[in-house]
Amino acid sequence: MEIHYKDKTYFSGKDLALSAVGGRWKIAVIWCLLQESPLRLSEIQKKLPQANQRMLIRQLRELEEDKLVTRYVYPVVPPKVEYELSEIGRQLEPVVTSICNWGDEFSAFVEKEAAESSLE
Amino acid sequence: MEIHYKDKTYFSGKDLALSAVGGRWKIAVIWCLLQESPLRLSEIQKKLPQANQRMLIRQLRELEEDKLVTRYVYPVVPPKVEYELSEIGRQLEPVVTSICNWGDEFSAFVEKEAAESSLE
DNA sequence: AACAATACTGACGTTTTTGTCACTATAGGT
DNA sequence: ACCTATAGTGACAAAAACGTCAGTATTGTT
Repeated sequence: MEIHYKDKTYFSGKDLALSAVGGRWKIAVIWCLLQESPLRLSEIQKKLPQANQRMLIRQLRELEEDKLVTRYVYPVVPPKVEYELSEIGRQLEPVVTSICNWGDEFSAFVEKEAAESSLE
Repeated sequence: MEIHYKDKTYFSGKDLALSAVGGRWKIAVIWCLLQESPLRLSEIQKKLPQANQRMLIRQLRELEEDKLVTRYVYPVVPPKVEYELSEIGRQLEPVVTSICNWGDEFSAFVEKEAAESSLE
């Protein structure tokens, strides 16, 4: 079952999923929005200080284009824009959770390895 | 809790996880090895025909370096090398499964969108 | 002596992704 | 008239990722 999306061809849901979610800050942004929503850009920046603003905006634009995130613009000054996960975006919760859980396991594993190798 | 691994600093297990699993073919390779194991390079190639050999080897090397995959070399001619998920590698099963599940949802969503927009 | 099969490596170029910097728009407050 | 805050954009540079191609090693078979 071939999937055609944005001029590309994917051969499985998994491939498509990875293309939608595989940007440097996308999982992090989704993680933020799963914890608290809606969020303004400036709030996301505070939660992800290692990411620069330009990148966050790019990732948010792509998530919006893929309809994982909805963008609400309030016509006020100074500008106010809020971001929220869509229905399909919210369904990423098990993905994010399982990554976090595994990451903690792997982190412990890595630290154990480091401790062991320093003994040698 | 900062994690130091391979000259980089990670600020959460999630970040570390993404660095270990975030290559073009890594999830695909892990998916193959979850389905059937051990596998030879040539078998992985058959399962992932869109990936070129060089890339598969690179991804396998990185997975091996991170100890998610174990490599077994048999001293025969022609060469025989088998790849298998390690303990920590096998624990990625929930990650891969949730990505596949979400991907199928998202794929259906995308197709529905495409069908609707063609009506307009 | 050439060929086959498998699992590679090295060099290189291209493409994609990421990061940096300077710049814009807006309306109210001073 | 200028400053403020927020949420951007455009142009470009740098780095990382990816892909292609040709070549290596091994030993048994033809």
